[in-house]
Amino acid sequence: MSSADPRRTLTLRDVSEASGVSEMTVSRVLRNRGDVSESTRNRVLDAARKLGYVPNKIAGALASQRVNLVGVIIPSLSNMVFPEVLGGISEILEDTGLQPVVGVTNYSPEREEAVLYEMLSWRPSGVILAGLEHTDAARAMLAQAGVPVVEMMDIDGAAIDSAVGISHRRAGRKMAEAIIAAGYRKIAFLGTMMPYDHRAKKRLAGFEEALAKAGLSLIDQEFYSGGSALLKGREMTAAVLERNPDVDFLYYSNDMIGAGGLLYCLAQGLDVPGKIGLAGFNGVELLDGLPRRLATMDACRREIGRRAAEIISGKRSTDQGVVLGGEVIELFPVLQLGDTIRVSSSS
Amino acid sequence: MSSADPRRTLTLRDVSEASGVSEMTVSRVLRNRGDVSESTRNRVLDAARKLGYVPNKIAGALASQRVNLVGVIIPSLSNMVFPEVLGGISEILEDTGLQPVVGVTNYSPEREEAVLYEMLSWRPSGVILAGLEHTDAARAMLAQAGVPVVEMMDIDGAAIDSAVGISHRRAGRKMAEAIIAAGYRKIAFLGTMMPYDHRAKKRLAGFEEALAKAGLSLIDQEFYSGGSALLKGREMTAAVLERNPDVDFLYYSNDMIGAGGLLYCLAQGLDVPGKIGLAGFNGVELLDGLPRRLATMDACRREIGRRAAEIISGKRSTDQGVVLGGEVIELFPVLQLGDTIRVSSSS
DNA sequence: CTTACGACTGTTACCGCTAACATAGATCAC
DNA sequence: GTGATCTATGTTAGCGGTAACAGTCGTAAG
Repeated sequence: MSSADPRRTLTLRDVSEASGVSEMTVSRVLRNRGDVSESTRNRVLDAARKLGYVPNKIAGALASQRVNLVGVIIPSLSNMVFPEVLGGISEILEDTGLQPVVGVTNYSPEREEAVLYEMLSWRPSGVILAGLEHTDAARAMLAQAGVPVVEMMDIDGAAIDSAVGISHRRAGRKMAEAIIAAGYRKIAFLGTMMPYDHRAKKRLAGFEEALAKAGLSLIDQEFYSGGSALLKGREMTAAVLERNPDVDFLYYSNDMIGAGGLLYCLAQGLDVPGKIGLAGFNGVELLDGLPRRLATMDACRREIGRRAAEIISGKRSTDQGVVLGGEVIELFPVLQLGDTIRVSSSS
Repeated sequence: MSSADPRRTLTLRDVSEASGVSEMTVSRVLRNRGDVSESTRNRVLDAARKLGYVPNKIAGALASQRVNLVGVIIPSLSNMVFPEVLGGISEILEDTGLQPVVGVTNYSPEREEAVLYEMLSWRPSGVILAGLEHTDAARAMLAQAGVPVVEMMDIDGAAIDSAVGISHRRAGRKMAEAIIAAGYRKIAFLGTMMPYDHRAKKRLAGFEEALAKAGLSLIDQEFYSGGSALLKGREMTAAVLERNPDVDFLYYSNDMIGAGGLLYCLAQGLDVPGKIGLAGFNGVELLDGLPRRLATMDACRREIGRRAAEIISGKRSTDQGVVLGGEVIELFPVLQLGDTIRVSSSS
């Protein structure tokens, strides 16, 4: 029928011609906005379906100045914690018409800045990112963007707009207190070497703070980067035990290396938690399948995602272009003793 | 200075006024296109930086009819295999100016269709999705889209355009052959219940096919869904062993449940691989940290992502609007016997 | 019968940017 | 000196939709 190139991509005009109404009416039907008679609606819908028309959101967004995208920027996909946060975000966004768009930074501030720039250039309705530490340029962009911004996972610091997370400093402190209360005294820390894992750093700071208050300090530390975390956990644990045969507690910066350490200790026939205790961080699902439950602290990952998404979807910039003030939500991680911290102390 | 609302979002015009040249020249500078004198360039760049201008890609894309986005649609983020594929995709796309946009379907064909529709409405330069099975509507959209489409992970079936992956049927067959050759005879299968995990289904089909050829058949099957895969692996293994104390091989549909099963068998003091053998699928990094290496088959995940991205970035629709024909790339997974299949058979 | 109003559809003017073409000097060969 | 060729910049006309407003009927109210 139509003499045009059949492979050219369709526009509203094609649907409008096919159904004999104006483009505007087609637009209204497709967006369910405004009054359109039942018969017209059906005619348009039929034509659109028959042609296989897919609306062009680029044009739509430009004209309406509205974009249903939310930028989500996270450091990594490969450690199970961020996918879970994403799950929480998606869950809430699902019935708001908003759509998350994910960017990954690999823990690099420069990449974060680049990803953010790219995202803002699509004029999203909001931005969610991990952590409070960003380059100056990134902070400036976020402050200028004119859309709600949520920094998540961490609240130990100053937020640009809103923030949802836990205090990692406090988490580290709590864990240290529990360990000390259980009577452990020769404590080592095993963690990632990544210079930009600020949250792990804060946990360690809080941990050492609590140790100091009890007159203790770490007797050893071991760091890694890259590779299979489970394997690294084994290797680091072996190294620490060799250097310090009398160590009585191993605090890991994440559950994965903690799990590796646990498997190693069990294989060595060590008395866990009697002679040596272990603890990780995050509360990952994987721990459920281990021979023994590793002590950990749930990081409220899903809940953090949910709250962040709620803030984004709830916030509205007013007609004045002013965005309502940000809020900071602190969540409290629960300490799970598991089977790797002995129950009552001698002292 | 400028009397306009300072919170209004900036446009090219703002930069143009601030630097005293036309919008077109600013546009040229910001995109590095066309000849612009060094002095003008610097003036514009300065102004843009000072104002904190972020280009509006929505307008740019509409005007230029070019979008630097590639839609990537995967079933899940929570099992480590797709993040790795994404890694391969990003690696290649990084220096092409193309940007992946990820959508997750949770193994639901309807969600896949919805996610695809949403993505196509942003007119991406290409689409990468997992598997060959899609709703009719989804296939129609992809065929109509006028951009390169790559279906990845699987090649047992008909591709819409291009495809990169392995033959899961063959993978299952190979594993069965190796198991039979090692002398195991009472073989059970443990896997996911998801009705839409077509690839696991194909592996099982190939597996049973090879068993049949050897005059064997599965003596038991066990399925699960949801929860911690590691834990499910333990539980399913316990169930199978209880029902069939004489089973001598456990074939798992993925490494995670396989790992759980392995931990369980070791904890029970079973003779692995002497009395009972185990195998998984995927070749996930986590296996490196286990007390014993689980037999598995590497699914070429990163390589699949790379190849898919290469196809997308290399392909160009000609001026005729015709897209060059699709290609199908088969990759061959490597069988890794590990420590859970005994080396030489008695027969 | 007129006025008013609601239901439905169309017209117009952009959204912010870029392709394509136009223009103004400057340089250059002959 | 004249036209050809560059280089550097500006002008115009959309890209494919949508907001806002402007009709056009048919009908209820006065």
